[in-house]
Amino acid sequence: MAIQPRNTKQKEAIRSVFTEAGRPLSHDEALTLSQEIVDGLSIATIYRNINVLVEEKWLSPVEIPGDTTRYEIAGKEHHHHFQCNTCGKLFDLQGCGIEWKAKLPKGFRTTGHEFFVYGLCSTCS
Amino acid sequence: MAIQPRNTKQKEAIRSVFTEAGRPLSHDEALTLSQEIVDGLSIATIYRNINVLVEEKWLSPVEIPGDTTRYEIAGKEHHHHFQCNTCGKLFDLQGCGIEWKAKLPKGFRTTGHEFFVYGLCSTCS
DNA sequence: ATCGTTGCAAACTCTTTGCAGGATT
DNA sequence: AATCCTGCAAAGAGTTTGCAACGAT
Repeated sequence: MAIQPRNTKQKEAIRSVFTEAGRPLSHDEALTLSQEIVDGLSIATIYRNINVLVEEKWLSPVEIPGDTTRYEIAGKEHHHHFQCNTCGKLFDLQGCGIEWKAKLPKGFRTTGHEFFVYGLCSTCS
Repeated sequence: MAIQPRNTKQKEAIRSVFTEAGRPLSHDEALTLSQEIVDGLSIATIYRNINVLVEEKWLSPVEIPGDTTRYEIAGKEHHHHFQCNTCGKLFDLQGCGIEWKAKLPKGFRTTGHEFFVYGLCSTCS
């Protein structure tokens, strides 16, 4: 028989911080925000719940260069991200908005692309 | 007094694998290739020498999403990279070749961008 | 009462560092 | 001979896992 998930305050807190953040969060960001709701919530619980939420396709991992993976609510349409050089926070960019014409080496085939913009967010400007 | 660097066969082997690879290498790739030249060369020596070569600006780190940092010989002009979905190897793309027009949120400033193409290399096609 | 979930601590992986022996100058 | 560098093993950081206690059903 399939497991019967239970609603714990920790789980609920974790889902709510992603819903309210409006941007992708790291494990540490999710921990800090969740602990404001449930005191003593542990980092292991963050890792476990994020992994479950990714398997359930409620969250999607956002892998970025040179920094830990962020997670965002799944199901958004194709888009890219902006990272602030100062605070490190990740933000969504609207739409894809990219055209590229790089020459591939012979015999290479393309399946997708990723794009990141760097700069200063409005708070750090 | 500044330290007087010495030429060891390990250092020479590490520099040669980057010179001959023609693409950015991970620590593990550099280890495997270097051990074909100097038997028993240790992973600590790889880490130490890569760090030194980066400080000397002979190598540049190439940070990529969701995978360990690669290193390439420094001084190339602005370019981006292709990663093979199957073997994970990273390859250079010629020129930048990107135009983008994503809308930034209000008050955000841009300082740079990164771009990655994914697909299959000629060996894995 | 059952059994899914949590917090803690131990285990793992990746990277860095201390140290004694070995190699280069 | 002096001292830089290497290999080994231990130490750190980030992530996962085992386990006993807790808590939702």
